[in-house]
Amino acid sequence: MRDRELLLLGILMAHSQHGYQINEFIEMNLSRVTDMKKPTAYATLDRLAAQGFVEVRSEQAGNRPVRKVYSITSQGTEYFQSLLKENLMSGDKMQFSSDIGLMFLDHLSPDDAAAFLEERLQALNHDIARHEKAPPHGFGLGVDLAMDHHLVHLKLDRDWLGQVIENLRQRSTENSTSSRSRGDLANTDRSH
Amino acid sequence: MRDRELLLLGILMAHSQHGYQINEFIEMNLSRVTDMKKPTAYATLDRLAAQGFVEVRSEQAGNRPVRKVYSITSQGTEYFQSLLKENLMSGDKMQFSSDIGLMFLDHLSPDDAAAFLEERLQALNHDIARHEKAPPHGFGLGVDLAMDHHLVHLKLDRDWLGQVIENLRQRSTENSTSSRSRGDLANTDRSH
DNA sequence: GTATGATTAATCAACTTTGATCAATTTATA
DNA sequence: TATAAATTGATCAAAGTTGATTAATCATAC
Repeated sequence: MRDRELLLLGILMAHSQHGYQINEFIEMNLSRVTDMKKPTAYATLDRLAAQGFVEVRSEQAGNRPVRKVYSITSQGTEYFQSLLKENLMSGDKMQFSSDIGLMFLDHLSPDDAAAFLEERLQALNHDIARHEKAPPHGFGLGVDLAMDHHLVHLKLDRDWLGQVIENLRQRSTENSTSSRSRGDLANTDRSH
Repeated sequence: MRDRELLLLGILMAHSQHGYQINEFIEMNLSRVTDMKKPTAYATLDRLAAQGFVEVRSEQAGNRPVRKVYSITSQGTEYFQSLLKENLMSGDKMQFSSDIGLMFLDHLSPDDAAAFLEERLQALNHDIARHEKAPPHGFGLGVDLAMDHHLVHLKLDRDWLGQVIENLRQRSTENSTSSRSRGDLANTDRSH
């Protein structure tokens, strides 16, 4: 919620825009950073307007539906600065929804687990490829930084997943030859 | 929402429990994995009950408020398996709320930016220390895996942040001596 | 013995988020 | 040119989420 506000104010810091424009921009360029949907953006912008952080004026081009053009106010700029500071100072909550699945890995055979994770690894590799192929955005330096941040985490996940799958596979063959040597799955001692 | 269900069903796979117990467990042990709050858990459990995936029976110990004891049904077990598969196959959305802040780094002086991020790095280091000091949970292997997954990402973030701060600091002194040599902040070429 | 605070247990009202939809307009297609 | 399809622009009802609260019990100390 706080982050939604930061994102929208940050976008408006560049220049005033109408709702459709903003949402377009988010969908096209910022899907890696946020999953905010249109109605949420409108709702958040309205809230920001009610608090005096953005101004709205209705505009009509031709006889298309009225567009709402949002501009950041000077109080909004201050608020933006404070949100930005807060965001930079306190890090992510760092929650991976995939950790929920991992927690229950014991309910699966190592074979099945490995197969499912292999699928995910494939998808991850595609995502990394897309990411690396994409040209630098051209919006400031910060955006490039954020993209790099995202990318290094994707790559870590790829490597980590690879190791886990390897271990699962080993575990599976060990199990079938029934030679029980302690091949601990966790604590792969990737001592960083 | 899907993940909430997976989490709750997974917990019930171990054994039947009442609501308070479940929420207690989540707060105490799973804060790294989820931020689901009590009312959401109750709501989700009710939804699962309505769909026949869990059974609820009211229990009264002494004359304390009635407790609702939840058990997973056989259909629930099937559903759990499908959710687990889905979770393992399709990875995270991988969104870092901190990326939103990073995107707007250009609105700050390199000095301020570095100072704010330094603060965050500090917090990160504390978190990593806490994480490493904590004894292995003792719940199955999967839980340890999830914890390790979390940890490696924290460490990556620490290292990455360190580099960014270093670059910002360099940028700042470069700027004050006004010798403009291209010290690109992004693309630090951490070629993995 | 009784005021004080912690624990057990769950719910509600308020807020946030989104899938679905609407309605006009422009572009493509037959 | 008539018609389907895509785009522009935004809203609403429904669903998900949570801070605050209720209410009883147990522990503690005064």
